[in-house]
Amino acid sequence: MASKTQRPCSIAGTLGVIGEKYSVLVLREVFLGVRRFDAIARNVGAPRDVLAARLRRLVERGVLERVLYQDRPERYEYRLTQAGRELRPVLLTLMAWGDKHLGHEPPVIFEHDCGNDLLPVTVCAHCRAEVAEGSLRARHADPAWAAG
Amino acid sequence: MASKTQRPCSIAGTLGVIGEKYSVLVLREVFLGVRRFDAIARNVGAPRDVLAARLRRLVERGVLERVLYQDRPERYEYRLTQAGRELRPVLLTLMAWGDKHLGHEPPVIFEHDCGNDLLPVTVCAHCRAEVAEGSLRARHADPAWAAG
DNA sequence: CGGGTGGGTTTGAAGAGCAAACCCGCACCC
DNA sequence: GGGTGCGGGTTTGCTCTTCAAACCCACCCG
Repeated sequence: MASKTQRPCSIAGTLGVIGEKYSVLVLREVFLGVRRFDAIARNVGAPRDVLAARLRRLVERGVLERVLYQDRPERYEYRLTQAGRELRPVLLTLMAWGDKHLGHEPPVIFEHDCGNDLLPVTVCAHCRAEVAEGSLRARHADPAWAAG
Repeated sequence: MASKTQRPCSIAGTLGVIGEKYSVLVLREVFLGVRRFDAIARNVGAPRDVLAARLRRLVERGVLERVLYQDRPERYEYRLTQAGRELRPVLLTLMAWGDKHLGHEPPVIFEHDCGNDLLPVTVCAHCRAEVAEGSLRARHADPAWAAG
């Protein structure tokens, strides 16, 4: 978290929740159904103390929840909240860019219910057109930041 | 970059390019038309040395390019490459999640050419349906990672 | 009893981030 | 020609994170 003045922005806000190193990879695992500490640690390759801190933060911020899955000894697993589930488009767009630009074969492919391999595109909810290059104009709540 | 074994993944790959602190905010500024070092530094609130490192990396990795805009003294500005422009959906989905879940009014609203305020949604390119909850099945190139 | 598993916390060294100061070439102004 | 200011960084010295490895605890298995 930067303490200096910066442009007020929902991108920065979202990154305040999921922007630390490993957080997005943790979410990827939970989306794939991996919910336990050790398995997540193995799959993302994070140091255990850092992973513990990330999980705490993601729970605090309402993206994951800790769910008891056994007593004696008490063991918890991590699940997506509704807000967490709504991060799916973020992961999909990150994956799509990587698949296209990193110069390797996609390590994971998602088949969509429609029968095709998923290729996610981001469209305007109103007109359903893909958001093209010059098609947006920004309106700033605080005009002081309009030009930069 | 973690050096330990981890799931091969395009999300991780993309984060290797834009996942360090401030990188996405730098891209936000360039998308908004802010291209010069000082202005970017002001708007993202990053220390100047860190910003210099981030810009170097983003140029190296082909997301930005340094363009001479005056000689005497030589001055460069930073512009998106084609690969960089294709990160727009990543920024839009991050913004959309923040607008919905951070509990404040959106600081920036984009008007789309269709006349409405942009609400980005991520759909399957083939069937144009929004990617819903149980609608995907993962297929792993390396089956060792299939279950986690 | 000894070993293994799950889910962490502790420790000490190494690395990254930080604010502030500095530098350089130039333009402007008097 | 001397001072001021700007753009675009780099250097400095300190602090905060991250890291790998070790440790801990409760329990189960044989």
